[in-house]
Amino acid sequence: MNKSGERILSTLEHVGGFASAQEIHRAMVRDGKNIGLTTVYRGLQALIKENIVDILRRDDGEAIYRVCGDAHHHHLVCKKCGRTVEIEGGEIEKWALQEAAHYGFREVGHSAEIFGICSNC
Amino acid sequence: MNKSGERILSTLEHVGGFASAQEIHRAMVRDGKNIGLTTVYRGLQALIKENIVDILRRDDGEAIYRVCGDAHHHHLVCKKCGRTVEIEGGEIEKWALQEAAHYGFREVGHSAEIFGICSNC
DNA sequence: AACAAGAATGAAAATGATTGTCATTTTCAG
DNA sequence: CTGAAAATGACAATCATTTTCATTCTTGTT
Repeated sequence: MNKSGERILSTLEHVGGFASAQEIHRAMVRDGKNIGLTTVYRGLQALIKENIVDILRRDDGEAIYRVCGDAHHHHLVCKKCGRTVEIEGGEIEKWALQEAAHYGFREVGHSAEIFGICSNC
Repeated sequence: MNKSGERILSTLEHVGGFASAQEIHRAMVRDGKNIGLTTVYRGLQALIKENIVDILRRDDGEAIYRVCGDAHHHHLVCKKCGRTVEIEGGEIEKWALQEAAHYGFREVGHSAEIFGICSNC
């Protein structure tokens, strides 16, 4: 990871775990770090490729980014406040492989998320 | 529901259950119905308000609309050619409800897709 | 039929997030 | 130091979606 990547990651960690690219950029400029919006977007793409951050979508379609661990996992996301819980896939992994094999698909991956309204909202 | 609402809904039902606004519009124009993109967007908003259709998000953030009460199912998508197979969720439904309940989430929904490369590719 | 009020329509402009371009700057190995 | 490669950021382009606004349909009333 390069310097701007580190600064983006550090900012992301300090703003409560998730934020949009624009919010991250605003926070960085506010805090005196000088960086362009383009670089923030590129840095985030790189961090995603390295599996250091995760991308999700707000209800309005805006992308939000959050730091995540390495292990493959899924998310339980609150539609109101954005609170996110990492959960295990469990049977999903098996289900994906079985269905894919059944239809002759190779190089299988999957995505699964659960949405709802959390107890605080 | 007004006339354009009915035509939008009918188109949505005929394209496999879900599609983006732009895709719905393209399909309608292709089929000779003449309608403006604006009206498609407005019609979809109205259908959402009436709880007749549901809005979800693609990975790229584009909104996709689905008829509610449509049998809920998932997709197996080829990363190369885009071929899509509709599959049953099976245990996924249970998994989503259980996990959500465990963390106190209400009004639960979920999305799950499997990606791979199909036998033709 | 004639009329008006209001809803529906759609072309075009506006918006806003994201991505592409490209000239400039930084980094770094030799 | 020096040149190649990577990183940067201002700016323009793209694309889905929303807003605006002038025009066209409905529909009820006389």
